[in-house]
Amino acid sequence: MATTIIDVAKKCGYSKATVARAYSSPQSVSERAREKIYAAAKELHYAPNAIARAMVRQRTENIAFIIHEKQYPAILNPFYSPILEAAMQEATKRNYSIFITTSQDMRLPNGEMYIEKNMDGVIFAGEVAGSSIQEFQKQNIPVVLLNNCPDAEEFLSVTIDHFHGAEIAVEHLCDRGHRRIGLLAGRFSPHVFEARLQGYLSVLERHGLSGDSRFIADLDPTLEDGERVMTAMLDQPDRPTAFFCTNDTIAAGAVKAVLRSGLRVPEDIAIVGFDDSYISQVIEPELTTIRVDTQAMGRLAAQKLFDMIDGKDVTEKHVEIPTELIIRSTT
Amino acid sequence: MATTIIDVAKKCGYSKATVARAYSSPQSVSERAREKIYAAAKELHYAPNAIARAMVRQRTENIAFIIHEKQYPAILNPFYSPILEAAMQEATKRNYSIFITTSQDMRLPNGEMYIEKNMDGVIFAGEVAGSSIQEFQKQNIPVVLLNNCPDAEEFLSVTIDHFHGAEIAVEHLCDRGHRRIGLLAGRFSPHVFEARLQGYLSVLERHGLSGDSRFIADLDPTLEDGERVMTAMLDQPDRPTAFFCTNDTIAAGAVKAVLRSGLRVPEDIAIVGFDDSYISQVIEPELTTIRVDTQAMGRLAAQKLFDMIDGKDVTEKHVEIPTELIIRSTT
DNA sequence: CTGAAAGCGCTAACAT
DNA sequence: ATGTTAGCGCTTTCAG
Repeated sequence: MATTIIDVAKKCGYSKATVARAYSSPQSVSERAREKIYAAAKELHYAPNAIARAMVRQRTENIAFIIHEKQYPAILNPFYSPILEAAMQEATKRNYSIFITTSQDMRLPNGEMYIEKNMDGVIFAGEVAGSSIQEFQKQNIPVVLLNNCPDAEEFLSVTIDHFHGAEIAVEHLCDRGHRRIGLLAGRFSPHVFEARLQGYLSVLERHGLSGDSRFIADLDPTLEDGERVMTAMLDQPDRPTAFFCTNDTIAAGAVKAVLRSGLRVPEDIAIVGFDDSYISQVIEPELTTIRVDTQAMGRLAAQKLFDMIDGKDVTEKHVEIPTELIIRSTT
Repeated sequence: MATTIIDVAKKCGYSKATVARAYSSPQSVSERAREKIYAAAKELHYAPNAIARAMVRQRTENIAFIIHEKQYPAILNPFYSPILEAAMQEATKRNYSIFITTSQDMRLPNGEMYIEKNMDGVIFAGEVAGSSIQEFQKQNIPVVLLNNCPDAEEFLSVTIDHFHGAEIAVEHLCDRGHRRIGLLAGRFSPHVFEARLQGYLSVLERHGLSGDSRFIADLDPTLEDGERVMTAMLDQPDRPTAFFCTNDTIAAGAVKAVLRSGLRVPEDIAIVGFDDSYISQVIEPELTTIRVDTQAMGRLAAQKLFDMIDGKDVTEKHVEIPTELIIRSTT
């Protein structure tokens, strides 16, 4: 049906081996031959068949980026989007393609779709079931964990300094003179949740402030929940003058709630977010937040994965991405 | 290296043909055989090799979703994200995987990566060079165009009723009593740009209003440009009382500009967006906008593509997605 | 229901 | 520099 290397070989008079070489290692073929071959190929609309190549090379030059279903919809997620984007760029550089899926997609009735598809490697973003990782290990497929802290040391991982990020956020609020500081903590994975909470508490303690449990809430990391919870907080007579929200989406919801109730940000209520996602600049006033270098996260995760695929031994198994305070207008 | 069908065959005592059948058509194998085979497979961590399968079936069960580079960063784009998400879901249902790329990625130095990778089909989102489409046609790879109006009738396409969407947006502003209505028109593809502009103009004309060219601007469809242009508009003494922005991102920028200048939305300046993207609910006040059923767009594009891949003849070649006014708080 | 055998299109030795 | 050949792992007739 489609034209193959044999058609081209016949047409140009060279053997199929030479035609193959003209594509995979052009310099090992005489210029004359190359020209003839490319001409014939063009005429026949020939394009090398990646499947056949993958078959013999035992490499697809495809990797998978798997986002935990909780983060659904995967692609819309303002935190993971830029990470994915960076990983894509890195992949493109290497002539690799990226499959994107949620961990839910993987559990198809008839089994391990992504294993069947013979990925050369996999990036897991967010939480993953240990069993999923093992599936890949069993097939000797390299895995990199992104924003996920496995118990085992064996996996490569790229993580964030959640604790310190939370610290500088709350520290900043203290610097601004706030003494009553609330927390809107998104229910991320236990590890992330806990690290950000501890960062918050440690700063309060350092400043001799007490965390009032009435002003510490855990919630879904959504706009709606941020708004809902903040609205409730606002009703309390002795409410805090500032809130640390553990991501920008929650913070945006919180800002909405404050503005709607007729109060001002930051004059009446100051707010700090986390992630420095796109959202932080969409809203007015713009959000003070904790920047995470998501670009670097995506890039590093991809680079580590490619290093493993290439059989290099990766020295630095665990990278922790630093965080940085970005002061805008909500504090 | 990896375990193959032969290893399993040896272990369970059946031939490799039977093992293959146990996976591709389980009902044609005795239950007894199936059990033995699956047990052996499990023990050996066997997973069918998709490459080998694709090789003989001449199908990869992969499709590509290609976004025009102008929309970069592809995945972050609040308009295309939900479309992609819907297409992904549809693909997952069919056991297909989706590759995501920008049209820029395709132009690799050494050529047509996505053709080499043997996609079963391709969805082009946004503008595409006609030549890119032809490349795929030559390889007999089905193509669906999304939000793109090709001159040729031959391609399947899923588009939006831009004209009518613009009409109902501006009509709504007229209903609210506005007589001076400005336009912030994003530089999308010429077709989209023109259709939304004409929709705007037609309503003005119908109401006996004149479009003042000073208040009709074309700009990059970004937050920054929306803010910048609106700020300039606000300086004019006889400025409009309402603006139609041709997407939500521009509208969000415009809202920021208005609020920053100390004016109120919608009391001083009313604003309507377009797309009903995520952004419209992030900002306060929430954005009145034109909803496009992006869910349907993604789903239909994928379905049409699969119909072509399956060799069905697609009756309805061109689908136009309707638009709907969503009234929130900026008007 | 099961087995034998012929490829799918390409690459990678090994020859020439 | 070019040709020959033996597979890569699986599906799919065709027999039995």
